[in-house]
Amino acid sequence: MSKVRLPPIQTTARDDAVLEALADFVQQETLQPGDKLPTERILAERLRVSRNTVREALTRWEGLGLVERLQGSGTFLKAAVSPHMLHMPLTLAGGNDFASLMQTLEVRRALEAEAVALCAIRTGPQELDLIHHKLEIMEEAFHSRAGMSSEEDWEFHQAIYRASGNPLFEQLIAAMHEMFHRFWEHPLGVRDFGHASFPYHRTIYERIAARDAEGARTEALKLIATVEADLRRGEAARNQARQA
Amino acid sequence: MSKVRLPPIQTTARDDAVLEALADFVQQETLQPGDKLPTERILAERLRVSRNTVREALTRWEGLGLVERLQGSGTFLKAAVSPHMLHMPLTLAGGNDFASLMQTLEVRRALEAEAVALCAIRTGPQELDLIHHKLEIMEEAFHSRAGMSSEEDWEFHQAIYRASGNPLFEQLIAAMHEMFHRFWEHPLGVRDFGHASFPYHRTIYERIAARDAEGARTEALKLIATVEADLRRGEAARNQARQA
DNA sequence: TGCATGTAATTGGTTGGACCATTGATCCAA
DNA sequence: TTGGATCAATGGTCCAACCAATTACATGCA
Repeated sequence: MSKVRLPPIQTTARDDAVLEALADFVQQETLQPGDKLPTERILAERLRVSRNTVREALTRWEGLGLVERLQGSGTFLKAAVSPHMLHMPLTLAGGNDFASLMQTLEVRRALEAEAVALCAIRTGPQELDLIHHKLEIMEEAFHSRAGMSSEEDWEFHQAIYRASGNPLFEQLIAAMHEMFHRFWEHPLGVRDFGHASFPYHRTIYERIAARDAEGARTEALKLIATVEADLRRGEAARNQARQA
Repeated sequence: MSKVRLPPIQTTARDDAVLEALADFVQQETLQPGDKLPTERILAERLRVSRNTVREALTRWEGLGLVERLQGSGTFLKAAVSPHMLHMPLTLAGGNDFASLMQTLEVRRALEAEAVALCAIRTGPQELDLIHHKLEIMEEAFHSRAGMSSEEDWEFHQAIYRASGNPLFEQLIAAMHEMFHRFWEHPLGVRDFGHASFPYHRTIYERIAARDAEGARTEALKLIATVEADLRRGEAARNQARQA
């Protein structure tokens, strides 16, 4: 038995081929996120494959978040796609308990501190303006609605991640955020959550604007610390209620 | 126009429902990675859906790396699946190998530093022994094979992540590691890669053993810095070669 | 008996065609 | 102009058959 690995023959890989062809097509047409791509029926005809095969390929892209399918309207590009893209599926065991949230928060602390520091180093003037804009929106929402500004809060942070120059940070923290919120939608006790973190948004922005990476990192750590304290406070209250 | 967000009605979500049912099934049967799951035809019959729908659902799981399909033999579980799991595909814009690697490295710097610090705080004596053991294996491999100790190196780091008390770190960095290696299999020029990082493994261990979280973090940052330098060196050499 | 070979059953992969559900555009009437 | 009805386009589902790879089994030869 020789150990030569003869032609790793490509017997069947129809949908892989379809995806490859589609990636090429997207690049040739220079399609941007949000653009609509051809109908499944048209793709099937053009590529000389069954519509079902096209659907399996698109399903894979949909699962990877590269594409969004809207019944009745069409299929739309959701993220930039290049032929040589790397996909790294990440599965996080999401528990709905205190421990899981603390774990996600630990990861977020690591990522947020680094992202903020990188942002302070790399961000350009227009990105800085955007961050400032998001900050003011958030502060206004905070004052007018007395503390409930989670959506605006999130957009502020996202603007920072985007300005960090590394898209991985945004993707990763978005995952953390989603897991966090799946828990948070059912308000489990902590009132005024995020209230304590409010002032640090502005200090973070100021350190970034001053190009002070380490200062920004320090402020980000303070912010995470307040969230962590909120979380512990909620857990303690829940334990106490359980004993009563 | 009121801004109430009415129920995001769930009109059709057949394949989502299929995946949910499948996740439940996997958990009830306590299927482990490697186990075979029911035939597509059987699933279709049991769930009262078309085989086609089952396939679309499985295709999504396959894309996320949760499942492996082998024509002729069956579909096999590839990773642990629990109903409330978060599957997050990360997409890294390929094309420029160097830039992608640097991005993963930035994330790794953030995570590694935090994991090492947490490890210094939380690790128990037996976990510490394991880390020490892995360290010695790595050092011996390094000396006997003159620098090629990537596998043992990785196991050393893994032992640290496990001792950090937060499984998220291991999962995240494992994903980074895999992506890193996908590039590295094609040796792109840098000889003695990882050579410079060698001494810091022991210093990291020493700081952990001394329960010195900040010291451990500092040493971890030094280690990542050497890897980064190696990377830059390789890139510079490649650019120079291109110009010649 | 033991092993090889061929045959059948199993299982994922593909096809073509039909119909349903949602969306958006178009047209018509009040 | 506006409101509603109609219709075409498009993704979602279903069915039934067949292809391709794998596995299990039977058959037969040494």
